[in-house]
Amino acid sequence: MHTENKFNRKEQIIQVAESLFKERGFMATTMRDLAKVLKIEAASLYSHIQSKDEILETICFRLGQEFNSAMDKIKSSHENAEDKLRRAILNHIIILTGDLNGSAVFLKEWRHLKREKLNEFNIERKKYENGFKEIVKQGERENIFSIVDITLTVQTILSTISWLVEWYKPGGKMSPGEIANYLADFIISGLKKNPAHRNE
Amino acid sequence: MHTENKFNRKEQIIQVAESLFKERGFMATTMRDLAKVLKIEAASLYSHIQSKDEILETICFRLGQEFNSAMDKIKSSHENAEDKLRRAILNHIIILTGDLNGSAVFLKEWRHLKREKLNEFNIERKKYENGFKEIVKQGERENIFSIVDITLTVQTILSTISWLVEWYKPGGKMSPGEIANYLADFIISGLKKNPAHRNE
DNA sequence: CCTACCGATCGGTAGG
DNA sequence: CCTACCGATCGGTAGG
Repeated sequence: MHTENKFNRKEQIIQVAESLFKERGFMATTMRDLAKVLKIEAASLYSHIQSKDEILETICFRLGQEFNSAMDKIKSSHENAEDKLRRAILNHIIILTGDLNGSAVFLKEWRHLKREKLNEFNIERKKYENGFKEIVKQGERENIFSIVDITLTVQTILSTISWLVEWYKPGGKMSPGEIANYLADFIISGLKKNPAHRNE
Repeated sequence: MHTENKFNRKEQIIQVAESLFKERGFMATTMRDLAKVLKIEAASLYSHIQSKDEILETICFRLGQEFNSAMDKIKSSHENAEDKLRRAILNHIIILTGDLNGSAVFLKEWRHLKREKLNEFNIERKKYENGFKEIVKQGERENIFSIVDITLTVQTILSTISWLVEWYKPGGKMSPGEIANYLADFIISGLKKNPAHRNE
């Protein structure tokens, strides 16, 4: 109980930072902005965190791990490509809608990481993207997906499922699960071999 | 010929700004960064431009007009929804790949516009989005598209065709036209009524 | 287009 | 967690 205050305070700072970094961007958010929301002085923030950069790193790597650990479970499964892709999309949407602010920072503000951390982060990103790449390749081997260009395909999938972070508001007509299903249908219909076009 | 220098200089500044704003973001780019690339002093920039904000405004509204004037032509045509959508996607990809830096600023940095300009800009953005919305609605009336949620659908289309600005590099295997065709097929297959699922 | 400069604000520290 | 403060850097101006 007695260490809880300090722990919560750091977490609180990160939560507020996620929100402001999403809203205005990392560079446009000052430590004084953060402090104002938390109703303390800017200097007091440094009792709980080391630097502005540290906050960004915490957010980016935390979300990176969330996305990647969900992908790891899919990798080790033995489903077919369509089921894997469906599950990967669902995981992505659930994590994203479950932490909209953090996800927005993960997706948009990572480029402001300092060089060393940026390199580390890019490895995590690539790892996640490769998860999708492997699923798509598996679908090609299983002869259920028709792929023209693997990079274009994977990047298109990622755009489709990521950029709702820009406009999604909780409490709408569709639940995250429903959105995920819609997007999975949308994407899979675009990847499948189309008998009408290919006559087979 | 004698006014050309000044004209070109301003345009040069905007070009460099587009490139740096894309690479680092508007807030992380300083006037001294711009000046360095142009091999002049920061103060000298102000002989050609009024402010940093003015540069951002010029870029955002220029691209906004490009996107919207292409959409206007489609609006006034009498094609069916599928042809219109295909053409809208092609226009979008052509403009985007034709000015990658400007498009990136248009898509990612507009939120740093000052309030009044931001309001103006959001009207242009909404107008462009509504262009896609009307096409999708037309497709519903023509009974060729099956739409669950119009906002989700339109935003998904826009994500799919916009975020290649993040990774597209000219000179790759696929030409902009080929990419546009691929994405149009991808999107339209996701919107079409699927006889396999709906039995009609 | 440059030199010289300015007021404001930034991330962060010292010391309590 | 606060007061007091600092060096650096920002967008921008004056005057040539």
